[in-house]
Order: sequence, then structure tokens, then C-alpha cells
Amino acid sequence: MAEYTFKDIEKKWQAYWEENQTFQANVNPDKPKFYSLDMFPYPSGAGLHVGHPLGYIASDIVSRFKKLKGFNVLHPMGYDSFGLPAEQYAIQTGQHPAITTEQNIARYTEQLKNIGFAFDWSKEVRTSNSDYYKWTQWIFMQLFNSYYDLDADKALSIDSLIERFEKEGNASIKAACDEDTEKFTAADWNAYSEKIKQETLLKYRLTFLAETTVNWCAALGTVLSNDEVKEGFSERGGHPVERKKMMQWSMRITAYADRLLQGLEKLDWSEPIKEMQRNWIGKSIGADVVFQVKDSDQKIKVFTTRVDTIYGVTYLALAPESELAAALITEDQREKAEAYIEVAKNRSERERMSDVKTISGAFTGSYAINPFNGEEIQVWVADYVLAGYGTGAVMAVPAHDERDYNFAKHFGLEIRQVIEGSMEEGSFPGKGGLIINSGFISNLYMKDAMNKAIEFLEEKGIGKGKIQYRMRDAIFTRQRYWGEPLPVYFKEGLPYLIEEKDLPLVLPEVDKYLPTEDGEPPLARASDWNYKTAEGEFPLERSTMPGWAGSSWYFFRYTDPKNETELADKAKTDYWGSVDLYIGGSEHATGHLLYSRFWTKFLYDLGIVTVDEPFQKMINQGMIQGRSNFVYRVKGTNQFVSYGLRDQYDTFAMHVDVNIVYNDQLNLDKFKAWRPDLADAEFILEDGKYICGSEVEKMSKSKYNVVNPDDIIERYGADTLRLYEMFLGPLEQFKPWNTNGIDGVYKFLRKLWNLYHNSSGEFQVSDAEPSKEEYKALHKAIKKMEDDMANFSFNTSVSSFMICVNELTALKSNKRGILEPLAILVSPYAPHIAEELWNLLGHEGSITDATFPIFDESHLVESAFEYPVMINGKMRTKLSLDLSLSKDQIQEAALSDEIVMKWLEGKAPKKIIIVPGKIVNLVV
RNA sequence: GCCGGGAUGGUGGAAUAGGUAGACACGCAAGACUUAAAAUCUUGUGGCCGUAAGGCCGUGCGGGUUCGAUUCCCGCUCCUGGUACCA
Repeated sequence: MAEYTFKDIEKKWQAYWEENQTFQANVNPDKPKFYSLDMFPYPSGAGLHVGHPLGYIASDIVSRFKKLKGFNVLHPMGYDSFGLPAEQYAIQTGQHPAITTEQNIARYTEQLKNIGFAFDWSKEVRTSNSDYYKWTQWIFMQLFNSYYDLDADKALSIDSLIERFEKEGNASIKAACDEDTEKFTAADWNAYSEKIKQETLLKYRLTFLAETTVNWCAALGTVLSNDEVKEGFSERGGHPVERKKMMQWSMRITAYADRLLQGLEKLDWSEPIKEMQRNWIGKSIGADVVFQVKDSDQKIKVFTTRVDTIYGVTYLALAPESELAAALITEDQREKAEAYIEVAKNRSERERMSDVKTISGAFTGSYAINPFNGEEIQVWVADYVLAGYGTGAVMAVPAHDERDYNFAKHFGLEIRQVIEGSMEEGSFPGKGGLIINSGFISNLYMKDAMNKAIEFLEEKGIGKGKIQYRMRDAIFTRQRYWGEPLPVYFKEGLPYLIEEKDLPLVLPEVDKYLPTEDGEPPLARASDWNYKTAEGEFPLERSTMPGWAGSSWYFFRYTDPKNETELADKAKTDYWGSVDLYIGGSEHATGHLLYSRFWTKFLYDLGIVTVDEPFQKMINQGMIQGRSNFVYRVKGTNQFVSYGLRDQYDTFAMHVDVNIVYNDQLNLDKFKAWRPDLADAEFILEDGKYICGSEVEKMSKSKYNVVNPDDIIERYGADTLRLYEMFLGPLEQFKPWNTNGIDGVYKFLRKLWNLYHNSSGEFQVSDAEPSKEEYKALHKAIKKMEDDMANFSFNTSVSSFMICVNELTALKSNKRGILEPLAILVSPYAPHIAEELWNLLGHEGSITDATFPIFDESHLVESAFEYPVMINGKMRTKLSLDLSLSKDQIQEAALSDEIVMKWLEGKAPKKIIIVPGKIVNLVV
């Protein structure tokens, strides 16, 4: 075998790995563990494009590196296989989504295997398999059977809550529950009917059924979560989304809000991602204040973060959706106010969001009383107040809040300053200013004033300090077919769990995947979607779980994917612990990553797992964008003019398949063969070539800029693809895919191969002792690779390999003492060629069982250094000097240098800076 | 609006406890090999002036600190991600 025949080599070793289960990871307490995880993909019909494997390659390199360093590495892969596209396809074609999904997974797996990943395929999970979603349903049941105890600050069983209700009622229980939960005694509880008991418990359960305002997407026929909605449109498909009240299952994630916030501190994640989660959770510390309505027993509760400005309140404002608002309208304002509410309510969420400049509102006619100073203030309805946040009512302080200020200006309401400062430029928050004109909180600063005001509220029983979160409870149902059924049936309108022995509750067959004619979810089409109990048959829940259910705990299942009796063996989840390196896109910052942390904390509370954070370290790879190529057609002809000459003709740009363009030069024959109508195309060339234009766009079929990894592998091999994806630039950066530079890494692999072969292509290494230069070239690369691995700078490691191979080639090195460690060094990046070379070097078995070479500093020690000599900060010459020289000796050498003397023009330098081993700088 | 990230040759990018800007690679140019092309190899390649030696300019823009700034500070411009009447 003379040439570097990557096709044979890669096939051979991929088969070897599979046959020998090289990457199977089993619990081994004698070795340190390393859990390396990729965000698992949704297997779409389009297959993988070159952007998908970027993160997988990075984690694969780290995994292989850790293995060489003696770690027991778990590096699994699986599929997030429930989801909308397969279902949409099913609706169009009638093909069962399970079949489509199966086909897509087969294609993905084949593509992934071609890249030579060190995945432990024996650990594969698929969220749509019933042996997997059995446990997703099981977790749902645990959530249903749990409540969040605020004193214990953890989830506890609902049975223990019932016991406490029986003994003490709910007054003394601090637990996360619905806002409208009423107080009851033990006697009340014991007298309750079964129905009332169940309804009450639903207000406490961590997953519960409640009437909620949801994001309803009519086009998709389903509810969407907040993170699935982008600017009023569905993330998938871009259909309009409206707000609607519906009976829905929710997850009480808000109970975990504070722990989700605190937990971020100890995670090794990038600051932007942590910040996004903090913003999403949106903790605000403030107070509830109750305002009495004048001449009425109605009360208005507002939430504010600035009680210190309470003396500056000049009106209250309610959300148009508020029922209270309608109730407070007086006869003389009725016509105007009701008309306003009607208009405001009918404005879509999107309209309200995009149009924040128009100020609108209406006076209700009612007055409220400021409990601090007894003043009567007007109560308004305004659409800048959101029903979904806080209490849906605000106390307006125009002097110190911009929105209140604009509103007050517009309607001519009073603006009263209560913090020292200038009002010349409108309102100001004045967080550091002295409180004035504010009764007993005057002459205080914000914090003290707030504390004193809250003290007053709590004493009078008209308010209390409160922490408000922006995050809402997560809606957990979708009116779709292709998802996990909820293990719930209904008896007398109340939800009950099915028995654990009946798990998994398998998705039923239906005739069509569409909602029913009367708007019921697709599962309503199933003929026997009922649950049989001793008491009779009851209807099962017809909604399914959202996409994020299965992906919120898959990292635990990987440790023990075939377990039929438990979610995973505790000994296994204990051993593998939390994920040591998680790589994936930052687009999941507020969805998947938050839900996974929530479920992990819940499972931790129940003692099912021992870690309370799933992902210790995370790296977010940047998206690979497409780079489109264009040809320029002369209008009305079949003539195409090269990029540089296009201005001389009347042309229009046309996307051309990037796979028939090399280094922006069009392959004319392939172009003619591309489409029948181009067969007789004519070209106007420049310098004998057709040069294409280019532009960075999203990678998509319609732009003909999708590059398939299979094609790259066919042409250059998997090792080249792996190296090139890493060489492209920093992992976290967004960058367009451009195949232009790929020849460079391909050449590198050939040069690497040639080091182990003589000029007639025969394998030949020498057992002679390597020279100092050879050791130096190798150890520079070892050091660089280890340093880069710590910083995830994969691109610079590839450079250092190139430098190393270039140097060794120049030295004509073929020493075993250099080439053996070199093969190990590059093996995480280019595993196939490394295995082959290792084998040629006479080793049995896989290079992945080798030990990473030990870096020896002594090979890099230099005795001399080439000092840059700067005059006034500009580099003028270089002096090669012994590193043992003292500062004085360096100075002497520098001053006696000819070029330096020329620049000094006989004058003595004003200042001399000498940093040994670094630089000499003379100031004239 | 608010909170992040970024801007370096023709291109991807390298270099930050402040110390030779442009590593490595692509592309381009010239040459070698070849009937020719591809492939491969060699040399050159930030811009301007100069035959050269050499000089001047140069890391988005404008200032500042420093012997010395791509790196630190102040003020902008543009691109990009997130988020938004959140009280």
C-alpha cells in the first residue's frame, strides 16, 4: 500500500471499531470518568449537512483525547425523534410518522458512522421508542405525585402533603401553589368531597391541569411554549400565534425558579448563556401593595419593584383583560372605557408588541386610595399593562418611570417628583437619590425606604414584600399526534394517573393525523383510547407531551438505556454523574437547557439521581452558514457571463449549486449537466475561466448551498472533513461553510502519511535516536495540543500539527521515537489514518488504547534568543543573544550593534528597557 | 430601548498577565516536472515609494494611558445573537 488510500483505510477502521466495540463504555470505578455529550439531533428528512457534525467532531476529539489520557469515556449518541416535521409529513402523505422517523434515523446513523465518531452506539436512545418514553411518562407521574415544599426547599410526595392537610389544614404549609388557593383547616379538608380534594391537590401538584393563557397556533393546531414562539410567530413554520385561554397541563417550573437561578453560579457555562437564563427567569424583588377602591369593597393589588416611590403614585393602571377593570367602570365612563377595552383586547399580541409608541388608555371613572397618604387617585385601563405579569395592575409613578411618564403626559395626569434630581429631561429612575416629599420615608435612600414601606404594609396587612419571576409555568401539552401520550385518564372530569404497571402507555393508531372535525386533538380519532379500571372504562388524555419532554432527561438514560425496571440503574447514574462536556447550539439557552435543569433538580429531590445539575461544562458551537454561489445570466439568453465582466451586460444573478463550483470557479461541464435547460448554455469567460459570485446565507436547499458531508468524505475522506471543520475557525464562532481551503488539510494528511513512507512509497521507519530538532518539533506540538484542548481552540491545534509535519518533513525525519507519539497526537483529530499508521508501526489493537505522549519541557529549552531591538517602540533590528546574559550585557550588545548605532546617531538613549527573553527597547 | 458577542491582508484565521502584527492554510503570481492538463514540488505574496538597501503607512473610526497598544481606558460607527411596554 503505497499511497494514502483514505477510502480503504477509513472503511477498514470503522468496521474494526464496530466489530470490537472499541468505544463501549462501562462502569469502571478504577478509572476516572469523563462524560462527553452532544445535543442529540432531531432526525430530519434532509439528512445531515456539513454544519451538523461540527460540534460532534469537537466533542469526539475531546473524548478521544480523554481516553488517551486514561479516562473512562462515555460518548453516546441518540435521537430526539418525536417532533413536528415527521407529523406534518404524515398529514400530507398519510405515512405513519414512525416510518418516516425510522428512515431518517437510518440515514443519520449511516452519515454519522461515515465520519468515524467514537460513539458508543450500544447506548443509543430514541425518544419516540416506547421503552424510552415509558420513563418519560414515569417522570410525569412522579411530578404529578409531588408538590414543592418551600420550607424544605425541595419536592416532596403529595401523600405527605395530604397527611399534613388531614392534621393541620393548609394555613401553615408553605408550598408552591396556584395563586387562588384558599385557606382551609384540617376539619375543612376532612369534610371535603373527593372531587374538592382532588381539585385542591391539583393546585399543588408539580404538574397540573389548569385554565391558562396559552400561545395558540391555529395553523399547527396546537399550543406552543413561550420559547417556541418568536416575535408572535411559531418558531417552526412561521405561522401566526395568538393568546387564548385553554385547559392545559403545566409544569410548575416556577417552584424551581430560585434554584435554577442559584445553580447557574457553579456551572462552567459561557456568561452570555447564563445571562440569557437569568433574564428568562427574570427575578424581581419588590412588593405587593393593595389599594382600596373608593366607595366600594373592591381592592386592587399591584406589584411594584419601587415601593420607595409610593408617594409619587398619581394613578393606577389595569390591563384591559382584567376582570376588575370591567367591574370598576362607572356609568359616566362606560361608553368610552368599554369601547377602549374592546379595541385593546382585539389587538393581537403581535400588534401590541410591535407598536409600543402609541399611547392609549381610558379612565374607568373609579378612584383608589393610596394607603400611605390617603389620597384619591384615578384608576385607568391601559394596554401597556400586561395581564400576564405580576398582578395585571400597576401603580404609576410618572416622575420615575418612563412609561408612566409618557402616559401621564399624554393624558394630562399629575407628575409628582419624590426623589431628588432634575426633571428637565423627563422621568428618571433615581435609584441612588434621596427620597423627598414622602411622609415617613422621606430623607431615606432607596433600600431603607423600601424596607420601611414594606414594614408598614405588612403591619397594616395591606401588602408584603414579594419576589416576582418573569418565567411562567411551562405548558406541557400539545394537541398533536407524534408525541408521548400522557399517562392520565379522566373520571368525573378530574385527572387520575394510570397505574405504573400499565406503562408505557403506547401511542394508539389513528386513521388520520389531523385534529378531529370538532377540534379535538388527533388522539381523539383512536377507537379505543380509554383506560380500563375496576370501576369501569374512562377516557384517556388526548393531548401529547411537548418536544422538550423526552430531551429533558435523555442524558441519564444513556448510562443505562436498556433498563426495563428503572429509568436507569442508580449505580450507573452515580458513576457517570453530570455531563463533563456538553456541546450544542446556543439556540437552546432558554428551552431545553432550562427544562433539563428543572427535571434534573426534581429527580435529585426524589433521590433518583445524585446530581442536581445535568451539564457541568458547556460549549456552544457557532452555526455554520451557507455560502451561496451565483452565475450571471444575460437577460433573455442562455448566455452566462463571468463575475468580473457581469457589469458590461444586462444580467440577473442565479443561484448555482455550490457543489459544481471549486474555489469560485464554475465547472462548465457539470453546469451544463446540472439541469436540462442549461445543456446548451454559453459562457463569457474571463482569463479562460468562469468565476462565480458569492454570498453568505442560511444553508438551505432552495439556495443550492447545502454541502453534504458524504460528498466531502467521498472526495477527501472523513479525516480531512474532521480536520477541516476544526481548521475553519474558533468553534464558538458563526462562520460560513466554504470548501475552498480544504485542499490544505488534505495535503497535510498526505504529508503526514509520507513521513512514515520512503520515496518509493514503502513503509519505513528507523529505530535510531531522534535528533534534538526532531524532539523539539514534536514536543512543541504536544504542548500546543494540550493547551488548546483546555481552551477548546481546535483550529490552532490543527495549525500546530501542520507546523510539526512541515518541520519533520524538512528534517527528513522517519524515527520511530518521533512518529509513534505523533500518530497518537493526531489520532483524536484524524483517527482513521492514525489507526492505520499505528498498525503499520507494528502495534496490535487500536491506537485509542495507547497513552498520550508525555510532554517534556527540556526539549524546548533554548540557549539563545533572537531579541527584537526597538528604537522608540519600532522594531529596527534583531540580535541573537545568549539567554544567560545579564541585562547589562544585553544592553552592551545592543548599543554596540551597527544598526542601533545608526539610529542613535551618536546620542545616548534617554531610556533603555530590557525584558530578558522578550525585548530590547531604546528611547532616543 | 436594554443585555451579550464581534470588526485584523484578496479569503478563513493567528497573536491579548501590554512586548517582533499577519502563524497556519486558501487564493494569486512566477518557476520546475509534463506533448498538454490535473496532481506534485520550489519561490514570492499587507499597502505605498524604491532597481536595491531601505523607508513610510497599517489590526472598524476618533481620542487617551504607556518606553511600547490588535490587547488597557473614554467616546463613536457598523455587523451579529438574545430580549422587550416585566411595573
